[in-house]
This record gives sequence, structure tokens and C-alpha cells, in this order.
Amino acid sequence: MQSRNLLNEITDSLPDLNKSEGKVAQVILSDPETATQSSIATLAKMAGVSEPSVNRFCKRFNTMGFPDFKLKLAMSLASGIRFVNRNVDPDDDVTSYTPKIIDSTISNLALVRDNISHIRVNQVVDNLIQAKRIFFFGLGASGPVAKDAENKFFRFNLPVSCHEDVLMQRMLASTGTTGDVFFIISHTGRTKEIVEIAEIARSNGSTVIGMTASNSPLANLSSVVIDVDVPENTDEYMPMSSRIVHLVILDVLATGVTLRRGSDFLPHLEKIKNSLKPTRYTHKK
Amino acid sequence: MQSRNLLNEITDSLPDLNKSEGKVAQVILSDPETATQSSIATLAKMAGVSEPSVNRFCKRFNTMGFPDFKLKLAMSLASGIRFVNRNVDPDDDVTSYTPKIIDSTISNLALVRDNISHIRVNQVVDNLIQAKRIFFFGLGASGPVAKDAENKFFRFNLPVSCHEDVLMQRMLASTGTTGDVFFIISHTGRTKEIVEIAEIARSNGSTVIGMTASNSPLANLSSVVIDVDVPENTDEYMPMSSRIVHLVILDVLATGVTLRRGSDFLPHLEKIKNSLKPTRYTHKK
DNA sequence: TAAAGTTGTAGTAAAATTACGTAAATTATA
DNA sequence: TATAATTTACGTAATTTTACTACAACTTTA
Repeated sequence: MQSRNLLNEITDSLPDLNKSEGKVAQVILSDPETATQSSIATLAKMAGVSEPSVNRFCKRFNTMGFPDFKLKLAMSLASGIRFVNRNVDPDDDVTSYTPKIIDSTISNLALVRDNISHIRVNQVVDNLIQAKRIFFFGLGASGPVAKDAENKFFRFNLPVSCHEDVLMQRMLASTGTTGDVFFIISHTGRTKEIVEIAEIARSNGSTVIGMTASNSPLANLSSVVIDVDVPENTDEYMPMSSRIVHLVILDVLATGVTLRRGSDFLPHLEKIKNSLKPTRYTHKK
Repeated sequence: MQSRNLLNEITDSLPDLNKSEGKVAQVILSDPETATQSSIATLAKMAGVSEPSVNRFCKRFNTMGFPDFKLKLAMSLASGIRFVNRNVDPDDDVTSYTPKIIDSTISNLALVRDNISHIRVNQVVDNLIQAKRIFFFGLGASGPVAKDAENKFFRFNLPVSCHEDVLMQRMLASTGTTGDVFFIISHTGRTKEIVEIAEIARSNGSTVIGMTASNSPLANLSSVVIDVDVPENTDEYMPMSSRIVHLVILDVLATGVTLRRGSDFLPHLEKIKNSLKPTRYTHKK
């Protein structure tokens, strides 16, 4: 994987470096930002070594040479540091907390993009398409997510509904049968009520799809799991962003269903879209 | 604004460029990846211009020169915005449509990060903190967003509610007074019902905050607007991602409120968090 | 047709790389 | 254990590549 973070690579190989290369690594790691803006001469002076030593150092990390090295270093900085480890500070102002929050959301999405199981996604799409009925369940912050899912999936002419009420959920789960799909959304996967409901649904032969933390009680109970492991927010001020991830995964699933339906289905979607036109003011030219 | 994405900057200034600069821009935009790896000479040849023209082009975008330009370009590429304009194809499979959808969401978020008005965010936070009552309104896909907002903001001990029913919204708007805040969420900002409701609210002296498309009827009616201009989805299969953007902006606003409240307020948030503990299965060690 | 703006040529400066030689370290051998 | 032999590490200096500057020629516009 050539996109592996260069900074990490340097840190990892630190023990294997010889004296002058070590000096170079030290200087770069201590302030990579300036390293990207320095010439080979200034960097050599900073490290107290000769220019060719810096050059040799660069080539060790399979780069073409110093300029190429700087480029890759800059990319590491942009992709890695930018997103990770930027907590909101109590004395941050708008201009700093706004990008921090957005970046941390982006970083979580990027993580999902790189780790989501395509096989599972396919399985879930299969299940959704073949379902007799689909129920989206969510509590608390996952309630709106379930609601959004209903909003998306009813367009497919599937018998979808969404429920945020535990009693309602329990009743529906107990009346479910083979062919019914219970799509359960939970950040922790440990809410007792929801786990019990999943248990009831499965015991009646229904399919339970869990979008939740891997290895959680809910995940272990589900027929198919979409693992969503968004890092715990260590920061008091950083909002929980698993909701966002859940929503985007639902977008992916909905797209999967649309594609599976084939192009014959597009007119139907178009019809729904057009039905809203009369409710809107037209664009002025 | 130095953190703005360089690629977008080039695209935006495309009409203002003169002939040879335009050629350079074309070449860079068509394949930024190789541009970062080329020397000024090869790039000049590719664009069919002289080397100094390339150099002048670079300086236009407040960079020190060609090497610095390449560096910033590389950083833009690494920061995740590279994936714009990747539409879902009718014959895409999971492995291709999944990253496309996630990347397009990421790119929209990055756009907001770089363009959101910090002043407006501050104004909205002010309004929310001083509000006598807060109402979140949304229809259709914005309904769940409004609901999520309620879920977030009730934690602040503010009198928050959320409504998705037009009649309810209309009644509340007509009974609102000075000090009440109506936070209206709409992708298009052109839904007649919602625009009328905003009108009613304003005419009674309430504050209307619009999170919607800039220059839309709703935006023009609002006391404060948070502009959200997510590019129209030209692609039939690409889901609408303004919802996601709306949610993340609400995260930002909520964080703004928390910070404004000061650290005395943290125990209160902690209390709410802890209240959920008994509903969950504990982590096994 | 004058003025402002645009583009390229040629020369210069700077930066990076290579070749090569010396120094240090490691290993082998007496 | 000392010392020769060999390898590895490092720097100097020359070379090559790359980027930049000054200036002149050419276009466009008024």
C-alpha cells in the first residue's frame, strides 16, 4: 500500500537508521511542516549532515529523491494529521472548532470507506430486496436515522416502516415471521431493550440486520451485521458522529437496491421526484 | 483563506485566467496527480506554453513558486477532495459504488468546511442561546434532521421542540413572539408551505434561522441564514447528501452552544450521559 | 497609435543529484 | 588482542537539472 502514512513509516524505521540518517529523521519528525518547505541544503544544515545524506535518507523510503519525498510528506500531513487527533479545545472559537468537527466527521467516513465489508453490504441489499416487510428500528439518536431510512426506502415500493417506540418494536418483533427484515440501528449495540427485541425477532424466524458496533451483543445476535466502529469521542466537546456514518451507509444500501432493480425502475423514482414539484416555488431565471 | 482547497480555487478562477494560464489550468485539472510529479519544463510542454507562464500561473494562487504550488496541490489531493465528480454507474458493483458515495459525501463536507461563514455560525449560536423557545422545522428528508436537532439541543436545558407537520408548524409560527427562534431546515428553500410559515413567524417578530440554499425564497426571508449549497445531484443514482451536511452543521452549532456555556455546564451533560448507563449491557473485560 | 497587458527568449541563480574519495566501523586473521 | 581487510557510512566537489528573473516582442484594447 503506497499510500501508507510516510510519517509513521519514518517513525517505525527509526531504529534501523544509521547515525546521520537518524539525525535527519529527528529533524523531520520534530517539525514536518517546515521540512516540507525547506530546501535540501537548509534541511541538511538543520540536521548537521551533508546534502547527499539527506538525499540518501529520502531514497530509503522509496521516493525518487528529495522533492518527491517532500511531496509525499506533505500529503501525509494533509491526509493524516489534518483529520486525526484534533480535539475541540474549551477556548476554541468558531474558526477553529468548525473545521475540527467537520474534519473529524470526514475522517470517520474515510475510515468506513476503507474498512466496510462489501460482502456484507451485498448481503444486506439481497435481504432488503427479498423482504416481505422491512422495519427500521432505532432509539435515541438512532431514532432520526431510522426515520431517514424509512424516508429513503419507501421509494422502492417496499413495505417499509420505522419505529422508535420500544413497545411498538417489541410487538412487531414478536409478530414477525420468515421473510420479514428487522433493520436495527444502534451506536453501542448494548441497549438492553433493543437487544431483547432483536432476540425476539430472530426467534420467530425473521431476519435481523444490525448496523452497530462490532462484537456487541446486538452484532452477535444479528443475521447480518454492518460493523460501524467509530472511535469513542474522548473529547467532551466533540459530538458523536456515528449517526452520520449510519446515514451514509444507508445511502449506500439504498443505492445498492436501486442498482439491483435495474433501469426499468428509474421512471418510478422520477415519478416520486416530480410529485413534489407543485409544492415548490420555481427558480427565477 | 489559505486552507481553501487549491483545486477548487483553480476551477473557480478559470474564467478570469488569460489564454496561456487557462491552458496550464486545463492540464493541471485534467490530471492533477501527474502535475505534482512533473517539472515546470514538462508541464509547460504539456500545456504548450513557456516555463515562465507556468510560474506566473503558480504565483496567481498565492504560492511562492512552482515547487510550493506543487506541494499545495499535492496536499489538496491528499485531503480528500479529489473524488468530486465520480458518478455512480448503472453497472457499478458494491466495491465501486460504495467508495463513490462516501467520497462524494466527504467532498461535500469539505466544501462546507472551506466555505461556511463563521460569522453566521456565531450569530446563530447567539440567537440559540438567547432564545425563549426554539422550534426545529423540517419536511420530508429534512424531518429526521429536525428531529436529530431536537435530540441534540434538549440537552442544553433549552425549551426545544421539533415539528414535521405543516399545520402544527403554521400554528406555532403564528403564536410565536419576539425571542422565539424558528430554525427551519430545507434543502431547496422553495417549498411553498415552509416559506409561508417562515413569513408568518417573521411577521410576528420571531427570529427565523434558515439552513438552506443561498438566495432561495426561504434564505431571503430568514433573519440569519446558514447557506448550504450542495451541488445538485446530476446522477440518478447518487443520493442527496445535503441532509448529512445539515446534520454536521447542527453538530457545529451544538458545539458552539456548549462552548459558550462554559465548563460549568459540563456536569449537566455528564448527568444526561450517565442516565443512559443502566439501559445498557456492560462491556465484558 | 498609444497604452496596458500578455507571452516567450535567454540568461542567471539555485537546488538537487552523481561520482568519487576518505573516514569509520565491522569482520577476519594472525 | 592487535591489525589487516573489507564493508559501510559520509562528505566534498563537480555536474546536471530545475526554477526564476529581466527584458524584449507581440497582442489586445481604447
